[in-house]
Amino acid sequence: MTSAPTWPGSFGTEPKRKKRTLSRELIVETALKVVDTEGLDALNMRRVAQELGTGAASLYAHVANKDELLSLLLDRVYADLDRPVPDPARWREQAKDFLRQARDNLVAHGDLARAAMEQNIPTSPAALDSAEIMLALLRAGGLPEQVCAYGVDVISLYMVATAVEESSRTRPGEPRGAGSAQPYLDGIRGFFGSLPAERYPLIVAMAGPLTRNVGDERFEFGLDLLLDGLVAQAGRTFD
Amino acid sequence: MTSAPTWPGSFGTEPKRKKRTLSRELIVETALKVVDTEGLDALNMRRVAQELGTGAASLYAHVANKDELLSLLLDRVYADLDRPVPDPARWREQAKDFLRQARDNLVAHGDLARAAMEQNIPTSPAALDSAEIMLALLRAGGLPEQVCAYGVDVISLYMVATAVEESSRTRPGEPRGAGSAQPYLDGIRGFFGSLPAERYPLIVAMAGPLTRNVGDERFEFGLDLLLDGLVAQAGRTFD
DNA sequence: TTCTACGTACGAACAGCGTTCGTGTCAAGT
DNA sequence: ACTTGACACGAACGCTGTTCGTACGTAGAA
Repeated sequence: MTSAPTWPGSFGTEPKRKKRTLSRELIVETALKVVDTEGLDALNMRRVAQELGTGAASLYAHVANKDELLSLLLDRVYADLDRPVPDPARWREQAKDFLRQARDNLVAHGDLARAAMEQNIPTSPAALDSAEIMLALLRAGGLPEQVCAYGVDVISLYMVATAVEESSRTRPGEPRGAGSAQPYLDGIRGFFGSLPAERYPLIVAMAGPLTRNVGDERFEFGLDLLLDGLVAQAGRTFD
Repeated sequence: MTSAPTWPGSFGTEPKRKKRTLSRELIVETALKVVDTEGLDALNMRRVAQELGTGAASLYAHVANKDELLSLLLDRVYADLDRPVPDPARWREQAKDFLRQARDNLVAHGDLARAAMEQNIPTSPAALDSAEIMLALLRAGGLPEQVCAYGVDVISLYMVATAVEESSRTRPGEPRGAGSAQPYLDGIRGFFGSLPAERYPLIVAMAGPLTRNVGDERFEFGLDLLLDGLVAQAGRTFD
């Protein structure tokens, strides 16, 4: 076996210009690109480093570890949100708009939402901004302090979970337009429909409604459910 | 350096009796014990095998892979739930009781709930049983079909997420009694309180209510919120 | 009874991961 | 010109899930 001829040096037109401009922002931006195009599972330190034409060890000068990198990614996504000025007359629509926007921003970056799920309490600046504005909107609705405090948790959780569910329906590479999740949902409907009806009568009978996916109807349903439920708790007393 | 004398054979009283009785159930039971005592992160194939006095490769004759093992663990936990006979007069309390029970069973096994979070749609027999009974309870409440279908998703998600939050408050080894999560919550309250008030006025001012943890009040609040919200959607129409 | 076949057991190894170590290298300060 | 210090980075460590090849032990066939 003869090995092909190689030349370890440069031929002059090499694009291997040493990028001495490695920075936190550049790393975050590159990592986000990897998540967008290949999904969260494909995101690892070596992959990001390779995209930057360097080694994995180089990243650790700017980022403590992978967890911090994920936090930075999420913070960047949350930072892109437009935060409204709370208006007591329109607080419900403002809250729904904000949550829609937050979900869309998450879903726009592959299955990054899965990482958001792990961070149950907000600690990054932009995540705290989001919690702050949600609190402000609920308070603008005249809800009691404790109801707002409990409520913001439930609502944020629902938003993130919906984003996870949404993003899990399409493979990282594929387009994410309207109806792109249909094959996935059809598969689940088929599964539900094929179950033994004597043990799961309702699941089998309701396979259609259970897998219904008409635009954002499902998400909107949840938002209304949560906000109505929240208003219903307004009279609740806490010792 | 001299090595200590060893004898590769058996001295007769060895407890090394070859457990040729390796089985799926035994593996699941052992894995559950590992999760209970050391947490989900400590659960790996080698650890389970070691507990059984064998090698990791031996497990793959009974379990396809780690994902399947996790599914089996969850199914076992869901299988322990008592499912009520739906009574239209008491459906709300029945639903709340069932969800309380489900959450408690999850929390009783360390942070296993984190694994439940990944499985957004039920596929295992016992998980399907739970979905079936929840559907039955909501229908017993006279709610429209589509409201039940959407609602069971939101409610199940909340139950699991609450279990994750709850279990994340105590380390795997420590006891999980009342008030055991206090140091954790005190830490968060301190963090919220230390934030810049000019940027996060509401979070700082509401640090107390945001981290309030009086018994199951938080979970009960969410249950009532969801059920009230669901009832409020009863009149909703779907094209 | 003897031979054969097949499911089970399992040490060794592979590829991938996050992370650390030690060394190299460049640019600015003295 | 020399020193210094921050950044770059190949190599390696320990861990993971999983597969391979082989050995074993029992059950059925001859």
